[in-house]
Amino acid sequence: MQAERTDFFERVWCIVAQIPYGKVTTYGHIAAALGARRSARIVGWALQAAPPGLPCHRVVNSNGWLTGKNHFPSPTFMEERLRSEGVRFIGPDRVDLKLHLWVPGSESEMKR
DNA sequence: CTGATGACGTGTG
DNA sequence: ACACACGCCATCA
Repeated sequence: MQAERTDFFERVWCIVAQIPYGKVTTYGHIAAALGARRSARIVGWALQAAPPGLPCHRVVNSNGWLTGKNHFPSPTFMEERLRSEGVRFIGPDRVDLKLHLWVPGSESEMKR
């Protein structure tokens, strides 16, 4: 069944859905949380197929740049949304990761 | 099945 | 430190 693809995507959605308010995370950290640090790009695919309601605007690249804003209904929606959450911007499309970087697994106990 | 693409990351020159 | 290139995994044509 084609639901198989949702399996991997669902992992990403689950992580993104766990991002707390006013926080952001990076593709690499999500991929690392999934155990596929090299699949950071696949994380972006999951967001592309991500259903509405998912805070995908809280996901940025390691540089803190809103690389995916181009894929939003409005290129400014992402920036406005993050600012609305109190996220500090250090550039036109760059968020302060050191102030809002959230790591997946912090909330989840995970194995180990 | 093969080729090309992609909302990234890391390494090397 | 900066610029360029490759790799990685999954999806689409």
